[in-house]
Amino acid sequence: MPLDLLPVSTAPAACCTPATSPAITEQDAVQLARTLKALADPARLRLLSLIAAHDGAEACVCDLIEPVGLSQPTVSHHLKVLTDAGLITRDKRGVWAYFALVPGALESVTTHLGAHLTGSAA
Amino acid sequence: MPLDLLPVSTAPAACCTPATSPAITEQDAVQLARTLKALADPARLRLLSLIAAHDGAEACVCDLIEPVGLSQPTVSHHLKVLTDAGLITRDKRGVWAYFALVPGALESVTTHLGAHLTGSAA
DNA sequence: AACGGAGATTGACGGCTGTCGATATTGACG
DNA sequence: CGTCAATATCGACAGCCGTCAATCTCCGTT
Repeated sequence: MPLDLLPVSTAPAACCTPATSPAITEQDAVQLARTLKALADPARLRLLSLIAAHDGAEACVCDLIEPVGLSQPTVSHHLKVLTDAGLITRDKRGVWAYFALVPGALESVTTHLGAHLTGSAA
Repeated sequence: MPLDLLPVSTAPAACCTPATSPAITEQDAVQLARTLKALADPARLRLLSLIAAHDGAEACVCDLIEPVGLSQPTVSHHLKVLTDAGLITRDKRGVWAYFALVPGALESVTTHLGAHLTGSAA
């Protein structure tokens, strides 16, 4: 078959150009998604915001239950999710449990987001 | 009861101090969580990253199916979620559908995150 | 007009998630 | 040591989510 009779010219210009720069790895995507899942809930965002709004970025559970308007077990559950995600820390002093923001945790998330998801290739 | 005999010293110092600065509103939390939910999935993060890795931050669906390793309907579903969240746009040219990053959409997310969730109060 | 391919939609299903009430645990106090 | 208050844990339930196979729609080609 002659080369100049290949059906290349009739094909409407291949759409598939693999990529110009490497994408995020499967592993990194899973890890980043894990943290984002912890953030992707209105109640948890409010909890984080409430903690951040307190002196020293630290708050006791009893400060949080009433503003978010959820039951105590539910608030405790959300705080555990945030703690497991490494976004806040738990410090039990006597009867009360104090939760504080982990410095830089949120910046780390936004940094990773920007590192992989900006349209750097013009 | 004399003031100096108040049970202040024995009580472990009230834990409940409401807040020093306002927290995120319920409405803003719901909206931000909506966008974060769209981001909080490994497959969607990879799709966004793949689109960003292409020339012009634009990619055809056929460029995306094989790298993410999911079925075509599933990829189509994820792209719809990202589109509905305002993170990418769809542009059908002929038979192919091209998806492109919405400029500034991701920055908006990180900005809102930082605005409400940084421990500004020392 | 019929064919073929790209991609969207539908329907179904298993698993995860947010929520609560009830209960267990833990530390302070009398 | 018994009681009380603050949190955590458990069990259950409804609803959402990610995934796929099957099907539909639309457009370009023959």
